[in-house]
Amino acid sequence: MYHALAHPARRQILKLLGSGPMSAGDIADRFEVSKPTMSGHFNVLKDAGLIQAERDGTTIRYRLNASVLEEAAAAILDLMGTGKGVREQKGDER
Amino acid sequence: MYHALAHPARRQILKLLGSGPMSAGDIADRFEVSKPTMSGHFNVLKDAGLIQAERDGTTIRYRLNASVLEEAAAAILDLMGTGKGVREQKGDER
DNA sequence: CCACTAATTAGCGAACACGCTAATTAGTCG
DNA sequence: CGACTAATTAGCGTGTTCGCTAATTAGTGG
Repeated sequence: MYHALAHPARRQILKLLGSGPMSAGDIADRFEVSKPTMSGHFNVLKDAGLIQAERDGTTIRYRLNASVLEEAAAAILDLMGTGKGVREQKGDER
Repeated sequence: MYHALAHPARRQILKLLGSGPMSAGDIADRFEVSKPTMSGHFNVLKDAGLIQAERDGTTIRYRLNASVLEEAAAAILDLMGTGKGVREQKGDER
């Protein structure tokens, strides 16, 4: 999943989907790369569980999976907490 | 920087450094891979700004850069719309 | 059924990531 | 200085990523 976030285009896709679901074509139109390339990015994000697809007629709509992104952020925060004080709780005050 | 987090060994290094600074050798001893390989991981983390090195005699001590990790987590949260006050993801009440 | 659009899969080349061993730099101490 | 330890850089093989074009699947409508 970290790998999925490691590409600027994929992060941009997630950001677009943050405003709401969007079709594959509409997303692809906002990027310079070809559609097959974008489709590959969609697959990476889908495999990582960051987005989900739903078919609507001929188009496919992608939707953001916010909970997985939350987990990612929590995991990163967890990297710095272990050891100094055992901070396993979710309610982290910083 | 996302790339730096995309390797398990590197995340493990960050976790170790979360308990406090540690020498390159001591860190390397906890992994199965060779020391040059570990040195490569250190470089990736250093280039990403996630750790900093300080020489102490013949050994080199690495220290975690917690602020950069915080930025990373914040950036991920920002991908879902946290940055602007867009809620709608979980029925968040103002 | 055939044409058309939306999106994906297939296949390919260039570039990069990751691990190794061997050689090199940096510093300590007899 | 010379030997020793700590750590890095150099060089190489292998596998993966990323982009492309071409071909294929899925669905709509004449």
